[in-house]
Amino acid sequence: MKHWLVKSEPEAYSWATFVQEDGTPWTGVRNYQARNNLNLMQPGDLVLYYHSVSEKAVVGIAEVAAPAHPDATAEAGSPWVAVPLRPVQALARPVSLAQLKANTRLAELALLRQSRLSVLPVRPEEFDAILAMGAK
DNA sequence: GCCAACGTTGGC
DNA sequence: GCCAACGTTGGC
Repeated sequence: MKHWLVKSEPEAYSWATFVQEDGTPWTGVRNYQARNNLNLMQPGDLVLYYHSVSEKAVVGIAEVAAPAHPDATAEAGSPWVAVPLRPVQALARPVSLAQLKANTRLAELALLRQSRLSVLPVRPEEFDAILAMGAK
């Protein structure tokens, strides 16, 4: 199983909305590297849900519900894909960007190295470390 | 509000 | 194919 992180501005599409809707197809990605990561997702993979810009914190865990399919919000025939995600659970405590940066075990975290990419891989040990930071 | 990073576009 | 201009993202 692989691990990932997706970003969303809470003002655009928040974790609360995501939970309320019991998941959503992750549409709107228009960057090739991010799209490649979407294509690598497999059902059951776990995905950290990160609130960018206003909050800058990991707030929950989602799960890949189905493999990538063409993004219905893109033009027909375009290369863009969407991946159905569903909520698993909120973190007991959000883990802030500052906390991530302060953890030496997360020095290689893709989010910190490539801050503009919206769909990123997370190593298993990084995933575990972040979950531990978000536990009560 | 500013700016760095970085991707895309278009002129040459 | 190069590179300047420009747009977007996201942290500060």
